[in-house]
Amino acid sequence: MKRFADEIRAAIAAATGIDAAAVRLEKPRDIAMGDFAFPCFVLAKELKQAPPAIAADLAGKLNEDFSNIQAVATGPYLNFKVEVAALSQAVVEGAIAGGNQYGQSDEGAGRRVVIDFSSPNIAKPMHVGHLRSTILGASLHRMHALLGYEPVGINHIGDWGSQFGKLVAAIARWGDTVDIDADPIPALLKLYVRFHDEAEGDPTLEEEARTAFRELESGVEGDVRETWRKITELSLAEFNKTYERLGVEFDLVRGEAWYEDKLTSTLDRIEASGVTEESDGATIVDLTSIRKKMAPCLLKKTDGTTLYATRDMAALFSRHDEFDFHRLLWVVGSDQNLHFEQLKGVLKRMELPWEPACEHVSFGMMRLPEGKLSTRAGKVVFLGDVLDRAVEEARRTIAEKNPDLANAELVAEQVGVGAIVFNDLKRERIKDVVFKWDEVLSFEGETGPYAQYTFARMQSILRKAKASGEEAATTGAAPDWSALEDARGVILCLGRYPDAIRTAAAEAEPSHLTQFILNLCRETNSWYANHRVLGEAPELTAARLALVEAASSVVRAGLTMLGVPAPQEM
RNA sequence: GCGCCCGUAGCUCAGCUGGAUAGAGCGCCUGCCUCCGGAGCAGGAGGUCACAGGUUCGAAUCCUGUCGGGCGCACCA
Repeated sequence: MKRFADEIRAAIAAATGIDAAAVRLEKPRDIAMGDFAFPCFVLAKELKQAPPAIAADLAGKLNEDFSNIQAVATGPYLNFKVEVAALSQAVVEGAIAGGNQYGQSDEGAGRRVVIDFSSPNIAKPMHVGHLRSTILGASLHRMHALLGYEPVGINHIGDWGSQFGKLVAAIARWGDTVDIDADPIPALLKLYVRFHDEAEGDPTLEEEARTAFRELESGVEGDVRETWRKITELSLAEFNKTYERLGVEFDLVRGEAWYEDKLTSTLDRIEASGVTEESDGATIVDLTSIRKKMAPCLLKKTDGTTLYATRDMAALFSRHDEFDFHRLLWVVGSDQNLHFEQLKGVLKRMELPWEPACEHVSFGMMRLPEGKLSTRAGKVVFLGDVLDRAVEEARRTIAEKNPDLANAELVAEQVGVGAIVFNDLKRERIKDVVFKWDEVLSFEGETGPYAQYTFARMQSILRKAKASGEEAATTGAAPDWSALEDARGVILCLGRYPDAIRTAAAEAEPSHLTQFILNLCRETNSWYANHRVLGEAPELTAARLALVEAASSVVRAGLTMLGVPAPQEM
């Protein structure tokens, strides 16, 4: 596919004298018009000619040199159509050969991309709001790997802060009223909520919490540190169960606590660059030179202790020093837009050249129809419950539509979890989401199960072909590539997959890929509703089988990038 | 109050970074299984791209303002 585009670009460049890399080819409005379009407006000024005249002129010139591409001028546009056999064979064979690695490239060779994602807080259950960061980050990790980058996925666990003092104090008081070992997270949450309820009427509680956190901060080994460590381990074990269901892995799990002993050197580093100043007794970095009215970055409190921003600066320097990244992606919600703008602002003021490499991959907030999520107030939907209910729904659908399915339980898990993941990666990440059960549990239309179903049906055809010995290799018939004109839409779509991956990774926007998959599924479903694959003339069946193999392979490859499983049957 | 983001069909969203007649899904209406899986396919109704200006050959897309919604705004994380 790319090679045809390159040939067209080169030809236009040669005929007009403009740079081949600057020739932007578009997708024609209607597939009947062609495979690529070149709007001639851009040349009008330079050539002092009307766009339609340029198009007509160029069409004549270019057609003299093309062998299997035809250029047609339609008004101000120059449309190109590749001869069907050449196009089909190149795209279909390329897609099949690529397999799950289709679209891979070496653009990222020798370049490291650090991706900070998921980052749950210890001792609290993961809720639907944690889903977005987790699966956005995981899919960006996979896509960058495909493009040849060396991704480093980091789970920056929230395991530090005064709330752990509260938790330790609560455990000391009421630890024996709950069974922490049996089901740790709900038990810890209960204690945490109780602390807040009772602290209002009991000031000694707050004091106990402060004392506990001071001890924790001091670094001494003792009961407090022991309790904190236990909470962390139990929580991580719980999180890992969820990560496993979602197919998410990290290269490094490193909590905020890890940066505790690097705070002084971090402050020294920033102060040494001369960008800090005193303000009301606190140490800040003024950022009004970065953007008018931007709030300053607060690095040290009046009492000399550090803050969230200080810890994140420490983490940031550590990422840079340790990984020497080409790109750093913070996959964190849009409620922290200012925070990350401030971190970047500090880097800018320090005049560090790698500042532009740091990107806040911001995403919209998850809300409930009745308002903001709040774990403490009980206004929350837990992630585990969402996955469970989706799997339950999948189980029910399977029982109804395919009761004899082998591995029904495994497939139900794949379909249910896949539906949740796909749904969340469907829209542009910046958009806020209102959580609605009937929406996430829907398996029809633009959903994960729709894509999985498309894949399963194509696999079914391939299985039948194998069983009846009609596979191309078995019969020895050479595919008649010229017979795939009626599948041009599918083929063009397949050819655009590498671009979809590249764009999705470059913009840190997996929804581009999700939308691509939906498009491809629509095209293929529409095509094979009207065309038979098996039982046609051998050359025709061979070509259509190859197409089905390519299409199913690309659907699977795309779903794999998103972290959505593709079962053979469902 | 100030800052950042969002506003496209009844609802949920695409729209290739300024190009041709603005597209899907859900819901509603109508067709399609003696034929490779109906979690599907085909068709219909449904639009002042929030509103008003501007930029230019051309604007849903860029700029300004207004309205509506979300988030944030120093010693929490």
